[in-house]
Amino acid sequence: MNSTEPMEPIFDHFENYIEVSNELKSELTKRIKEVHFRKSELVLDANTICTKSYFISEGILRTYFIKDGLEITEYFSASYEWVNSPKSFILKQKDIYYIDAIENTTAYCLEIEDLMYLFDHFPEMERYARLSMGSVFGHLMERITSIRFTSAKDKYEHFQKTYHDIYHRIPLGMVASYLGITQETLSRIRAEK
Amino acid sequence: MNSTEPMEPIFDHFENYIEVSNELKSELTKRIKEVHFRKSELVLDANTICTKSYFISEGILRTYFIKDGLEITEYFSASYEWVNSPKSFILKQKDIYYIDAIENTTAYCLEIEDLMYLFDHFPEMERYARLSMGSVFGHLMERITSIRFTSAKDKYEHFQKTYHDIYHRIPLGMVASYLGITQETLSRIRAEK
DNA sequence: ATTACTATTTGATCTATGTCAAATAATCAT
DNA sequence: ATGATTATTTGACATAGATCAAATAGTAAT
Repeated sequence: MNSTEPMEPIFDHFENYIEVSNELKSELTKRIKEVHFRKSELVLDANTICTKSYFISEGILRTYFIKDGLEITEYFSASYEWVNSPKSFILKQKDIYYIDAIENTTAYCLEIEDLMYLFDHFPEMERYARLSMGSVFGHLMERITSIRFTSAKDKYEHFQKTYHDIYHRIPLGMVASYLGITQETLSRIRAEK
Repeated sequence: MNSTEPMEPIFDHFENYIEVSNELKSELTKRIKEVHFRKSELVLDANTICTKSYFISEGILRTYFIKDGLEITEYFSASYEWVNSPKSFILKQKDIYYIDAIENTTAYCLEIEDLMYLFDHFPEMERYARLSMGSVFGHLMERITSIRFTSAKDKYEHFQKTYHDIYHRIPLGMVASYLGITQETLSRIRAEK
């Protein structure tokens, strides 16, 4: 079996946090399968419990919710990151978040049951989850600071840094709602540079 | 030995996420010790690596950083929560956050080395950490939403909900910097109700 | 108790950003 | 390609909240 090659980016990702044994690799390979989404395709419906986690290899997904009839972007996710609806996924309950594809996207899908199996049989997976959540935690704290005390322009610059590989591929309206400013303001900020 | 009683709130906290064996209880009891801080006392200096995590049993701690010479509150922590400087604690490096006591505070202190020992010998501790971080994660996401799209008044109301047990014990200036609004605005909001 | 210091309130402006509206520009479907 | 949606830009105006300044109120130290 030579099909482990596409799994390399996932293994690399894990190896930022833990050592990945061959046994774990083979379990991961067995349980993770490739999926594709086309641009605009819905990945997760908010009226649904999120039972899958996706590791993106190509493309961009957007997590958003609806407020007063408008789509508000919670965050964007790009290559080599896991995406799911965190509370829904962990607590097996519905949450407000939709996920869709901003571009045609290739990802690796892991079901919650399989993840639970891995947690139960590979304690290092628990450690991986704890450590990787720690780094996400740091990003959230940074983002909170960036939102609280900065002008619309500074927010946009922070966004460009955070998403420097992909920011130019994201429609203006989605960026504006992510930043909590209006499209018009964002458009003017872009224009003046 | 009958001194395990004051540890009960900690055990209860853990039992929200995992089962706590007697063996784990005795290890926790051995490794956690009670500490006290007086009002205004510095708990963590930003020029320092955070090596301790505190579980508060009484009082309020404040995590803040300095921006343009001003103290900006990152968050408040009250009874039955763990406090540390997350990135500093996990990555053993300096970060920007100070922690001090808003009131006289009693807490239980766990050193990072002891925590690491527990992670290594009790896989359920890894699971506890993963799950409890998950719920903190949810709060951060909520807070981000609350900051992005609401008026100063709504922010203050969200703050009151989040900290309903303690919000009235926190000085106005600290609340204002937590919310990212000026003291004057906050004062006016309070007045009009 | 009295003084000094710190925190909060109140008032008068000012400004960044929102809102509403309309004009372009870009993208999509036939 | 052509027309129909949809996204972005531009303009005029409104406003929440910031800033600056000064008056109270509250707290702590002698």
